[in-house]
Amino acid sequence: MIGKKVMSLLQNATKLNQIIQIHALIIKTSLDGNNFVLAKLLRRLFACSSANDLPYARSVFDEIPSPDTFIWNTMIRAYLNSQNPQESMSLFCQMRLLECIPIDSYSLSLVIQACGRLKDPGNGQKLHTQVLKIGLGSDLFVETALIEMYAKFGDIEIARKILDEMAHPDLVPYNVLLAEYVRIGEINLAHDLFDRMPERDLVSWNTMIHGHASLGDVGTAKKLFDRTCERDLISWSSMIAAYAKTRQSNEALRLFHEMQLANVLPDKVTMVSVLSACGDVGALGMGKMIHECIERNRIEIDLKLGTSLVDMYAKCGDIDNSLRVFNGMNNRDVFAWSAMIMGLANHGFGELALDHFSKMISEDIKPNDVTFIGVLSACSHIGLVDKGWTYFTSMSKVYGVSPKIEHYGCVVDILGRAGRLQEAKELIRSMPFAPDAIVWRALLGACRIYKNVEIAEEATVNLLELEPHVDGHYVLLSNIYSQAKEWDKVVNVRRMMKNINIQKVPGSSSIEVDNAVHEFVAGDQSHPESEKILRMLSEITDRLKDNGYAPLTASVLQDFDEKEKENALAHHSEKLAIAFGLLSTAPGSTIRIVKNLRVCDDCHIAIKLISRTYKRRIIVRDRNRFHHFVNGSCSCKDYW
DNA sequence: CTAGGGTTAG
Repeated sequence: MIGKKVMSLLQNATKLNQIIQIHALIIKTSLDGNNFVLAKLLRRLFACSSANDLPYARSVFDEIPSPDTFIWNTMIRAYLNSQNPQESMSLFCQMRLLECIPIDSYSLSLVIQACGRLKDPGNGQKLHTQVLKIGLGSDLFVETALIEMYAKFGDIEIARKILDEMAHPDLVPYNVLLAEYVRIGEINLAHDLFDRMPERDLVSWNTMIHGHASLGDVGTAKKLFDRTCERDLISWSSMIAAYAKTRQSNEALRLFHEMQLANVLPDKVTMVSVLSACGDVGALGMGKMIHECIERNRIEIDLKLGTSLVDMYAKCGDIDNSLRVFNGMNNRDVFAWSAMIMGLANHGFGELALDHFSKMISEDIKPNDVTFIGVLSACSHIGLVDKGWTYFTSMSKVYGVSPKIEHYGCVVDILGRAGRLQEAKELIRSMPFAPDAIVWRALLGACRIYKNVEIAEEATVNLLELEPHVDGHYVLLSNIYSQAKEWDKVVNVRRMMKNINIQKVPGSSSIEVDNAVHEFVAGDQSHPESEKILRMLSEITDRLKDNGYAPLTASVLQDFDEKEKENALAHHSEKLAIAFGLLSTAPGSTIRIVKNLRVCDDCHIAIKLISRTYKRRIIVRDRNRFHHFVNGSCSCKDYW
């Protein structure tokens, strides 16, 4: 009787702690000798728990006096499902040594899968032979596992042959092969198989959606998504991930909204993509809502979710919460550390970023190429030239990470920003990569800081050869000329731009107020409160002028008279956004702005003064870093 | 048994 009651309790258990209680009951009532009950317990345990609870499951397993084949298989499968094929394999070997436990076809299918994932063709082929010898060659599970295994070995033709020769394949082996084609990027083979499958289920459709998306073909993915009549959580997540990965972040957020309207509940995988979209557009309010939702639903913050929270907060300008999430994570891998280091570097907290790097090394996490981009950026943003060099040379020597052009780019930037333009130029010439536009642009940027017209011209020639139509390059060069008061050359640059018809990307800044994003472009009058904003702006300008502000009209490229230049500067998008922010947020609260381009010199000066005059912390994310304006100065120490 | 997720130079 008590056995029946326990079984029904197990049936209805959905939470780990319920299972733990039932386990205690099983022990108390001496049901722990009953393999049938224990198998049920384990199965429910895996159904309601995550990989983190695996050690508990294992302890239950270890205490079962004489587990049968079914229980062994359940445990082996649990490790396989939590990406630990090594442990599956080792359990299988233990099971085989206990000769009293019969190994069935399911056990074999599991260990075959494990071989595939461990890329162990030696054992894999032995198992295949053994399976054929004992007449299990046409078992559905075994064949399906063999398909996956050979595909993972790279022998996808063998996998295909097994599928083609199967007597009664169900959908699963088709879906497995489909997913393997997608994994290796063979979308055409996947499509052929998809078209000639006897039938298709949601798994097949979702695999195809992901397959196209993973090759960057979001359009085809969306077409398939629209044709899928019964969309589930995974269809939505795949599509949202596709938009997030291609940085069509607003579209990703729109689709997430649509998903909620369709009453499909998101899970942590969906959240990761949504958070990455939030980080991209700087939607802190939305990102916070997602974080609250995660906490409210007690969704486990695993490595990937944790990393995406760290990254989202950092990219949205909230480095405090970024650190808080990072410190709260119970383990951190190279992705998490790199995201944190990069976030700190971008906020100008270079020393803290480097402290984190040391801590990461002391915790035996191996850095990768991305980590070093963070480390070198940290050095660059705070002007640590020698340290930067040391890190750069240690990359390959100490950590075995070979530098890519990105790393050379960082070092060019480090040298350039420190005024060592000649060395930066020589490094570009001597590096083992063909210089790209980014390194020339870094050099050009350094020339602006150090007013070096000669090297600027050299950099520009190379830069325009690679990217002749980027307006920013001309603007930068023109600014360098106007600083040097070479007005003829300024006129010349302007003429060049006109001649080859350069399209100027309009500067735009956005600010989130009450979870709504307000976007402004330069000279924008389209905001419903535009009149108020412009009035505020002229009040701000007047107050700043009283405090010694003089508009830097020399940096205006257009052929305007002085008054018009001043006007153009005054209506830069970040100033509009800040004026709106001052009007519509509580006094003393932080104003966060996200800008698509770099802040101009004039705005940088003006914002510093605004932060003092209006007693506001203003955090601006520009194209490549954050500026924290507090009481008249900026965290970048004017070093940008 | 099969499908979806994280860090990247200026």
